[in-house]
Amino acid sequence: MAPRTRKSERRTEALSRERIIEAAVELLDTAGEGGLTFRALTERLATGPGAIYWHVANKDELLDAATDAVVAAALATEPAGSPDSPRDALNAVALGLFDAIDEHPWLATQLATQFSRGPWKSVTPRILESIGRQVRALGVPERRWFTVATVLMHYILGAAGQNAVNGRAHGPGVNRDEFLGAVSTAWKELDPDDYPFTRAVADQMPGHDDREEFLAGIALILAGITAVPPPPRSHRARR
Amino acid sequence: MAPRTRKSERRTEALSRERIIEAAVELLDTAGEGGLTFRALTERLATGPGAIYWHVANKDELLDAATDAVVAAALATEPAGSPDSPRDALNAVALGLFDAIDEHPWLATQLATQFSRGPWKSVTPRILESIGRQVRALGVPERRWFTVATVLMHYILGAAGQNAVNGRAHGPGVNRDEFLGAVSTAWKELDPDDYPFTRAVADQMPGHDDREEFLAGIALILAGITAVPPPPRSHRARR
DNA sequence: ACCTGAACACCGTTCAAGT
DNA sequence: ACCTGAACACCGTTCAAGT
Repeated sequence: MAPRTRKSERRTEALSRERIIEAAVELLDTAGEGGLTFRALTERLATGPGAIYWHVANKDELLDAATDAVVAAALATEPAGSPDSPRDALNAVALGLFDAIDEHPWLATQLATQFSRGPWKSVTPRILESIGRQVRALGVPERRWFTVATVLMHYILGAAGQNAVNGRAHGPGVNRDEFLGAVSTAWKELDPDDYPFTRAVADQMPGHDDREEFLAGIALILAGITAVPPPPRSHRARR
Repeated sequence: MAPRTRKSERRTEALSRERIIEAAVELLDTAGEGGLTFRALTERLATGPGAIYWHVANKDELLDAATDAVVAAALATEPAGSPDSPRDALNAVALGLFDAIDEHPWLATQLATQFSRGPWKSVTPRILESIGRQVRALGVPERRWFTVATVLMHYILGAAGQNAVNGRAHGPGVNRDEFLGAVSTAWKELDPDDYPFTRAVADQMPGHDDREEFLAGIALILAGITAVPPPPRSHRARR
């Protein structure tokens, strides 16, 4: 609501890559992905496009940098808490990303496209490392590290992105519950022959808590880890 | 290589929504996401922009339609095979999506953005239904259908998207193995203190088969399903 | 070294006009 | 009903020129 920088204000700080990235994040947060343009950026920073291009190669690099900055901040806040168990630590990492994507919905699309742009640059190792450390701490055999960390990463980013969509108002005056209710209703109107599963699931969807559901997915994956550890020997007479 | 339609050719078929979507998919396949423009489309269809807008609301709707068409085709090809076990059927669905995204790399980004656009329209129920039917067939309790199907969906789409990135040549004359090798090398140059896990994983990454690794992730998730059947009641004496 | 701002090529979309 | 194509507003990017 409170305008931070107005066009008439004189720029006090010198232009820098950091300030440009900061302004880019603000624009993305307030105006969405379409809101980040070089015109809006020049106005906010009280400068010309040429000045921005001196600090940043192009728009793609700026988007990558904005994404990386937000993800880095989200992952940096977690080690402050108590170490607890690896499970708790993993949940903390996951919820950190969950909240970051919830606060910055453009992150979801951006992470997906960044995976395909600077293929495995900066942000991917960052996320993989945070998740992977807990995977290692959980005692997963090294041979499975990549698979487990990858499954967790894709689920976390995908589910968090979906949640962020649900959280945003779609149309004026539409809140989260109304939105989920509308989706549920739409699903129940699908063809019973073509969509029996989706219709059945539509009933239980709007009811549950989002974070709880999110963590349930992680718990499910972790259950798979502990269930299959050394499959070769040990006949394990359960049931 | 062989140009299907040249500018001088007279358009024989009448313009239709289907032909426009078809041309859009071809452009996306050959020229990537940036290759789909209304100018390229008008040239290929030998018409003007106004004609396209008569059949399609705007570019977003066209992208949604192209995505939906390709996904529908990918999911339609699987029931032809043998029913086998639900596990095999689920693998078939997953590989169908895997291959579709591999053939049409723009699908990965497009699916991510479509999740946030027409929030849960057309393509999401389609994918969820195909996966969900096998989840149901696997005997998962109904209360968990949503969680399990969601975990599977996000993993499948995320991992397939990542694979598609790896498959495309990045730069001239760079093939898949060279690319993965380069990523592995880049990871091993990361700071040992900040990225121990990622460095450790870099070694095993370029070695494995992609489809095998992809299916290993699904097997991991399925292991979780069968391991945690009914946790609600039962006093859970753990720790 | 850092910034300005006009200019360029290109894009999605509109719309009066045709058939 | 369906199509044409000029026109509009806007975008990312460049670059000669300033300090």
